[in-house]
Amino acid sequence: MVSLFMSNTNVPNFLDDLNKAFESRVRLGMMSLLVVEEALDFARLKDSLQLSDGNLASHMQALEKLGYVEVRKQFIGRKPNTQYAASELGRKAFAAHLVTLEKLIKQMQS
Amino acid sequence: MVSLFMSNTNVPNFLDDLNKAFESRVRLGMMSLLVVEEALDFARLKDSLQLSDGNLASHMQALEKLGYVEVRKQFIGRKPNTQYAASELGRKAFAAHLVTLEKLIKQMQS
DNA sequence: ATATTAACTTTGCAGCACAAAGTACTTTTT
DNA sequence: AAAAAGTACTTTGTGCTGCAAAGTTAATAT
Repeated sequence: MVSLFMSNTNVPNFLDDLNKAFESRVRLGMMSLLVVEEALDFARLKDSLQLSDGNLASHMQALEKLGYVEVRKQFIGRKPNTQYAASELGRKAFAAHLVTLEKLIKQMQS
Repeated sequence: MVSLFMSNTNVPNFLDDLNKAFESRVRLGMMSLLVVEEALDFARLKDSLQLSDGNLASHMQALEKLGYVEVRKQFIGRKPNTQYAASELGRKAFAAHLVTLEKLIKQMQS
């Protein structure tokens, strides 16, 4: 029989607050770059994160679908160029994720 | 053509230092509990982390195989009881993972 | 006309996560 | 003595994820 009123453990209940979108090393890296850099294009991200074209595209799509990233397509000179930027929602979600991680780390240290 | 001598970006090269073993929310939770609590049994972990028997067993096996967790089987009264504890290796690996996360967070804040 | 660049999409596969059911052994209940 | 329940798994099956490699589209340069 378990208590109905409180958890029987005082431990990491904020694990649930970690954002599944940022569990992937790749998407964590993408957001880390995007929240700092304001905007980055396909080639730069691919190079920075050492990703194949397809892998970059699909992970980025996941972030787009969540509304965490916005895409701008333009031409530079006459070449197509795709820019990715973190949305406000994305910045907030990512910040919240980092806060949760911080809590976890703090709890570990105490 | 890319430089042979240095990365063309000053960004999150320490993403590679994140430990794949702790990317899973479940294993992150397990280690968070085990480094604090010194030893926990099957039932307690299952309850704390809200896992099915099989899920707990298999994630724990993954940590065992890496040498991050040690298992002690005993009887309490006459009932079988399995205790899990973080090994020194596990503690160090987990600490290193948290340090890397901290670096990432710090870099985000600056 | 051919090759290159940019940014994908598609395909295919291997690995992972998870629930549910099955197993072996013991203890408790009836 | 028989049935039910507990402990700690293992097995099975299914669906999702991550990834590389190859194919695609459309423009541009040679």
